[in-house]
Amino acid sequence: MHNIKDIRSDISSFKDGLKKRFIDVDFEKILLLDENNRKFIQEKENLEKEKKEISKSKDKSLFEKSKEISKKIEEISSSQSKIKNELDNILASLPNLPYNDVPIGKDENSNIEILKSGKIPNFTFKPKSHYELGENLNMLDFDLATKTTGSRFVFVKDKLALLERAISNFMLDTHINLNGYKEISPPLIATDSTMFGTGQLPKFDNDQFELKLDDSNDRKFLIPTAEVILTNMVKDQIINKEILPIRMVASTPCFRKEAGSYGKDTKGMIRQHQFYKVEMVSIVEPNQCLAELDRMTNCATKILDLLKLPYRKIILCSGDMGFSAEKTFDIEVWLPSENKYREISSCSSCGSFQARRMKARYKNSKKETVFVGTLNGSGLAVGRTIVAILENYQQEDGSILIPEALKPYMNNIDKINKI
RNA sequence: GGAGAGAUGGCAGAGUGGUUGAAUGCACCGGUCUUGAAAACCGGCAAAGGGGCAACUCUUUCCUGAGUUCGAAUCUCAGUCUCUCCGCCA
Repeated sequence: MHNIKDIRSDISSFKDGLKKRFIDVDFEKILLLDENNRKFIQEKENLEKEKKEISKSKDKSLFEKSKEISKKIEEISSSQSKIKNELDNILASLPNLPYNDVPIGKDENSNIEILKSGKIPNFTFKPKSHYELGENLNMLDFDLATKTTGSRFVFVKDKLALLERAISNFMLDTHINLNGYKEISPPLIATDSTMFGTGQLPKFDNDQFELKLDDSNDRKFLIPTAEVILTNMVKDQIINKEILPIRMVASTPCFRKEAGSYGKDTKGMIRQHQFYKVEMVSIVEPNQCLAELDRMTNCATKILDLLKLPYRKIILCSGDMGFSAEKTFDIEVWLPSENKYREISSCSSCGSFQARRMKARYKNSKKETVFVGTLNGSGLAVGRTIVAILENYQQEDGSILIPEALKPYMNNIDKINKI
């Protein structure tokens, strides 16, 4: 969420920034609402002051007048809050501004590759897709999931279930022991205000699984990513500078409706309603955001290095970035069956954008209370890592070699064979 | 699910209708003292929003939302959350 004061004082950079995202914003309207809002506030405050003085004086002859003032205040207040609401609604739906080194472009075609790493495997046979491999092993069952649950779910069985667990533990251990993240096992359900904090609401209501509850005024949602719940751990707080940076990691299931992606990746486990993801979140001083983004991205690629999976790193262009991000690196892993790279991690700096929504602040060295910076990144998506391992480590007979780094987590087996 | 207690500033904790934005303690910051530090002493220290070039000033805020009153942290109602006891169950 942007600060209306900042918009007021530097409207051109907001115009430019949002233009880069190809979003049409009625700034005239924003300024008008802001102006009226402030006008009403002033009127209201004058009356409040008058009223306060009467009540202090305890002069009974003025009590009637005070009642009248109260009525007026009420009228002005309701006009003011209407306008404030309208203004807030507009502001809440504006995405973050792209950082100045983010390439300009409308969609993924303008993303820029930054580096390539790892060796693309050379198969002497036609590599199979992960779902063919998994089904042939009898360890992935999509049809069964459709029967019990619906489309875009899967049963993972036997050694592949073990692989899923192994990947998750391996990634967690690496981030905890090597990369300095603290492990968290968070709730998988978040309230609407939590979802607002990280930017899922109000705009992306449709992408979320909402729980149906008959009591409680809060709306509750299954988390679409651990980012939501981890980042909100600092919500409504003024935290100590000394505890920054905070680095947290969690492995959680994620739930997404994937509305609007009908027909996309309908086969296999690339795009599921439920998947495991290891998520990193950093809370930092805002001027550290970009350095932390590089650090976090390196933590993610480290996993792929250790798993010896070929990947590339790209920077997302302005139009392809998520709502809250000011700068995003995607990491894409090589998938032999598709003969291309597919996203396996996305690391974003959100600057103070989420912090403002969450009211997450700290005292800086000048003793000012300012908003923190927040970052999040996958490290990595577990489901897609299974896909990548199946496809890159497949053998001609349909068996799967286990990457060296995972063996300790897989009871030291070398290979997954059909049973 | 039944019964009770509670929610106040970074933390702890007073305050039950009238200059209370809120005692006190801790933490934190500045100063005196000291070779330096500690201790002691003195002073400062909430947030959000509005106005002002600024010094500064005004308004709001004691879980949330309604209500009573000229006036609410304090009274009433509803809600949320926390704690204790009992019951039930992973």
